[in-house]
Amino acid sequence: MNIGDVADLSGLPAKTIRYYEDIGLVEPLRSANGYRSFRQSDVHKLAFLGRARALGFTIEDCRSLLKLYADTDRASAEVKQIAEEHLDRIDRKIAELTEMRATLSHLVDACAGDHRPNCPILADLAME
Amino acid sequence: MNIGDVADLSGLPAKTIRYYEDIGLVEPLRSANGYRSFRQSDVHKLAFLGRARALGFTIEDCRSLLKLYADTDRASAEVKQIAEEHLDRIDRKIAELTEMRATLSHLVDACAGDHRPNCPILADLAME
DNA sequence: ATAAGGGTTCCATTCACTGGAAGGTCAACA
DNA sequence: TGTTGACCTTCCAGTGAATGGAACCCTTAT
Repeated sequence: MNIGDVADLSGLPAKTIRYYEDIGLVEPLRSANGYRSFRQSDVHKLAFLGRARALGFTIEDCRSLLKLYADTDRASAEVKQIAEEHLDRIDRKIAELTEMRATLSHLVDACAGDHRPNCPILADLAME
Repeated sequence: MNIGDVADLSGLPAKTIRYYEDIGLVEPLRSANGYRSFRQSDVHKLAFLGRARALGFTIEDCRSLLKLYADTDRASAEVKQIAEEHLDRIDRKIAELTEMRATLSHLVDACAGDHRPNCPILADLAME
């Protein structure tokens, strides 16, 4: 299969698939004409990557997850640890954003948003 | 004032302050020895930037906010619009993360996390 | 004289792509 | 057979917002 078909099947842009080969996440074969030739297993791997990335795992997480997936002797504890660390990252990020949101929405509510220059948002940023 | 003092006062790393000068957010004077010489107004501006960045505004937002702050004829509506757009970005990001979190936490709960290879997390990623 | 602790510039790296240029390959159609 | 258009290839540069490091200059104290 050529890269365009794989892009359609996996939902990943061709550019991204080439990038994933670059950094060693997939190793498609090559046809005589130099085109990448993807096996069914490559397509499967790329779909796996797409879903892992959609869950926010980093590329390095994905690399580890793929390795664990390929290792039938893995301990599920290893997978779970990666996922739990990622869950923590997400929770911290949500907490950070939620705090920003609270402050910001408070300021937005306080701002008249009309033609006059007086503005509590700027006042807060300037610590006036 | 030298950059180190300003870094201490504003809470921004010296590297970041140099970067902000690079991209035209501040324009400190220079002493005879070539050192940056920060006025009170520069320090104030940098503190403003630090707070705006802490609220998650982009650098370009910060540039606009600084311009509005300097313009005593501004309409508060302009400030409010920037803040509201940012609030939307934050809300979208929180929604995205919350959805990731839900899926991921579901998978983590389903995973035994022991020495056995069976793993619902990998199974889900592989769409098995 | 020299050492410590400032400061300076410039270049490379981060993360995960994405855009674009320049060019090779292939299938279909006139 | 020629050519068009849709593929494919590689390589280089840019994104955002810094951060790390090298190599070097300035100031002050010992």
